[in-house]
Amino acid sequence: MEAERPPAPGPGCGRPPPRAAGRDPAAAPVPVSAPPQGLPGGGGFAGLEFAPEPRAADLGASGTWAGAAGPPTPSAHIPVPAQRTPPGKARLDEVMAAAALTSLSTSPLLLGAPAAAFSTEAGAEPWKEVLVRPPGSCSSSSSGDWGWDLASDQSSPSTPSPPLPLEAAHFLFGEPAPRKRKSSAQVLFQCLWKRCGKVLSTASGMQRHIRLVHLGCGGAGRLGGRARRATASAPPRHVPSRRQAEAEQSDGEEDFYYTELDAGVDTLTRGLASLSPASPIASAPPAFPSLELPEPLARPHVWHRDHAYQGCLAPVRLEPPPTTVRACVPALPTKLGANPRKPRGDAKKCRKVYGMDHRDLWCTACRWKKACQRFLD
DNA sequence: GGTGCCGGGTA
DNA sequence: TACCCGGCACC
Repeated sequence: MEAERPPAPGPGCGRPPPRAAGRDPAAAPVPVSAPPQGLPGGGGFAGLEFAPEPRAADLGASGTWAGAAGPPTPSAHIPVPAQRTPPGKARLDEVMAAAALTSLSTSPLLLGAPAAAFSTEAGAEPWKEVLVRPPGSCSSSSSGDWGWDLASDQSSPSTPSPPLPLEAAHFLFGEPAPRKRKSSAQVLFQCLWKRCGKVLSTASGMQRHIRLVHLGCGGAGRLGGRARRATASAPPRHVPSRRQAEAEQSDGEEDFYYTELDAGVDTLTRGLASLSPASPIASAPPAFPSLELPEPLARPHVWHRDHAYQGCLAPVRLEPPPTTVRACVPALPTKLGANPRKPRGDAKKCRKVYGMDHRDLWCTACRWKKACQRFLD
């Protein structure tokens, strides 16, 4: 959480920049490189320090003059002096502005944009690095929401909410956007693990809970995830979860084992993705009859199952009237929600129509023993 | 027992 | 992702 704060003098990973001043000067006589500057804020990351330097070099090269005489003529160079003097605030403002602009123009790539934008700023390097850096390196201080927020955040389609400037700001300041959930309603997180159902008020807490208690691993969440999957019996059955978890290299896997109970609008809008069929969320709505469900939810019968075999989420679970299901134990919601299976349609299916001998005439779905696509019910 | 298709495995 | 199939619920 705090780790990303740029201003603080050894923020990086709490690693103090012991010889911040001494380290480079010796090696790099070129004052321009301004390594010392970046450092104070950047935290003495040996690795990180590479960033600024090459940059300076680059600049110099391109500028033709700067590079030539490494000596004290950096003044002409805009970026260099800038970071030199105002280590923090002023710089930030600039960065902010720039980033804001870029993010506006390229909103979809929230993460990419700012990163790119900063790349030109030698001074901003340190903390930028920190941001991007995977949890591993700095996880020490992190609680449950370390790096994932950035990396996974942008990768996860879960939040329909567009890249808000606000979020951008978070990002720029190095604050891990608070799980991109600024819902007005009270949010609770319920563990979906079999027979657990524990409810916590914070996502990070829940993640930790899952990691520690269910995935059975302190730091190596991934490992635990895999192992657990192997045991097949333990995890609740959410198709999406499994799939996605796999896709995401199990990073943030815990996400798939808990659900949010805020019953607020954004829970719904959060996208079907997060609406794992098993998720009791589906049953929550009764409390809010007036809720305007997003298209897909509102439509009672447009079943996605037709595409199920194609990898669509096919939250068949949506079909049953939401009112009946109780959000009790997340363990076996599949069973709870009305019939797990939909009634068989009357329509003749490929199999029947064409017969086994003409299997080649069947629709692919039928061939694959999936829900018939050709003769919909 | 035939059928439809879910869930999961394999390439 | 495409394809296949075990197995189960429905008829």
